[in-house]
Amino acid sequence: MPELPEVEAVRLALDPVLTGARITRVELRRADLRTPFPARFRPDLEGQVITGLTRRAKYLLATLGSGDTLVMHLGMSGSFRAETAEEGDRRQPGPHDHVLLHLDSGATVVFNDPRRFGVMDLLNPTALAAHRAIAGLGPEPLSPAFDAAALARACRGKRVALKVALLDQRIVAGVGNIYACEALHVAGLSPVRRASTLASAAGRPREAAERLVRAIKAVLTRAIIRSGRGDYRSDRFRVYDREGRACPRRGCGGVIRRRVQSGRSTFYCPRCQR
DNA sequence: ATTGAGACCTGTCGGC
DNA sequence: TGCCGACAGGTCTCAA
Repeated sequence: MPELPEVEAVRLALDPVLTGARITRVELRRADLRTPFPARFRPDLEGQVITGLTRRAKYLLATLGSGDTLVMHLGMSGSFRAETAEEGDRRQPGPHDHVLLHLDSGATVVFNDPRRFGVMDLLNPTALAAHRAIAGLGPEPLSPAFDAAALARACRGKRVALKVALLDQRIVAGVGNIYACEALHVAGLSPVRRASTLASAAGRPREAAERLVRAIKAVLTRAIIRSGRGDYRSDRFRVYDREGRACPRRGCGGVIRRRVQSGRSTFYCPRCQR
């Protein structure tokens, strides 16, 4: 479930539980997720006060009194839940409850991840700054820094398909497979056109870049609002997972198609996305 | 330097 | 009912 909007919803839900709390005990119910937990993970986490919870792209970052940062990524199937002390006493950890953070408030925050593509790591400021994936992230799509000029610049000369470029976290950070499809449909742009077509030869943004930036911001903003409300109706998408259905654009009359681009499903309307 | 393919895991769903 | 393949919202690594 987790692209930027879902991760932001998780952050909003966890922030009141985590920020200001002290971690009294850490339970690791296995030795690794996508990567092994570092040896210092548990000892250096226990006793720390969480001073804030922020999000960068699809990463959740909990800052600690020690100066370290607890880096969390949900991968494909990760989720968090917060339990009160009473709930925690009653309930046995489930099969994929891998990490339990017990807090001095009595609450417990549980990380569950069946596929274990998620990540939890503890980094000092130097290691955080040097983190390959995080340091290389492109602009936050909802920030003013992400505009048509920035997108066109990042796509300049890129021969990859536009949809594939949107999934490249160095170009724009936090967009995933669903919202890449959705934004391209809103913008009326074909997922298979070359990313470079967003920029003129001089690298200036074309009108398509303006439309795409507006579409990305609109799609993500709406999704954050919906995620916050816990709105997961199956018809919440315009094209994603809707192969064979009618294109929702008024007057289009096209049919949604599915194709595979670099191993991921793309859903789009061949009629109104050019 | 880019780019595609495969790998990492488990669960679910549809078809036979 | 049961088995089997295809597929899933993400990244990483490796070879061309």
